[in-house]
Amino acid sequence: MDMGQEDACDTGLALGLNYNASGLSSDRHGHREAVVKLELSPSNMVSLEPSLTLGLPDDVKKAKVEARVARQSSPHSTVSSFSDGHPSSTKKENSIRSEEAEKVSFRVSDEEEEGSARKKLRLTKDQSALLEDRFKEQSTLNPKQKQALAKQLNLRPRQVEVWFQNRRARTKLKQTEFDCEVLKRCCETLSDENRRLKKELHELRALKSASPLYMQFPAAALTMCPSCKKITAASEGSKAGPFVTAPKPHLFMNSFTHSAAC
DNA sequence: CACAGCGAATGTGTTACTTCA
DNA sequence: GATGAAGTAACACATTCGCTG
Repeated sequence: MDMGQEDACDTGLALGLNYNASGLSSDRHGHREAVVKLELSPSNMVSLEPSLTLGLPDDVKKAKVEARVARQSSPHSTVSSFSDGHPSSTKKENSIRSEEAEKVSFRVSDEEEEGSARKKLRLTKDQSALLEDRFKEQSTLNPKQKQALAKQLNLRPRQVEVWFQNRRARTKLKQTEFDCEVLKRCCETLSDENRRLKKELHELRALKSASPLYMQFPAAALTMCPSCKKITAASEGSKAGPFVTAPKPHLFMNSFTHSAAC
């Protein structure tokens, strides 16, 4: 089960678009996060929850900090320097690690090593399950945790690291797709609302031109009941009763019920 | 057998931090 | 002590490619 999606479902999405200046935010390590929030009035969003945020959850950030701290505390420890087919590592180192990995990994292809041939490891169900469990707990690992988990799984730390990286990427992708759907629905809702308001405006203009009496009240003095769409003179409402001039019955029917404005 | 999708692995770019001259 | 270059580690992101249904 995808954690990001779970979060979104559990906490509810606050609809609100809050895009910072650059569209990106950085954590203390300079890693960028897209932050997208969309804010809508509650009346628009009956079925949609408000607050969409694309970004790392706090526990991830915490884990990142911990990992950084751990590395800082021992920048050249055996753990951190162990790592793992890193891009900055030399190819020689990588090939050595690959050879070591061949011994460690319990599922090694039987085919002839072609030098550049990439071995394809398929994680077992147990391995995947354990990795998933750990990912649910925290989506990033510090070097010690990575090392321990790799040992537990009989994998190379690099493989654990890669798995977590790919897992984070998949989570983010799913979350992005989910957010996209929410935003689409949000857009549709707003479009509907916009159409409705335009229509209402059109009707009110028609009403205004058709009925001079309507002009007796300044616009600010008129309020409309949101439920029955009836327009009243708000300040005088209780005394003078509803102000009704309506060639459009659907707008002004039932003038003594519903909201306080009526 | 071809093919699409999945996912493990790799490559690249960026940032933070440390070391050293 | 301040400073800048070099090295290292971690990450996100894009991509490759082997495997599987």
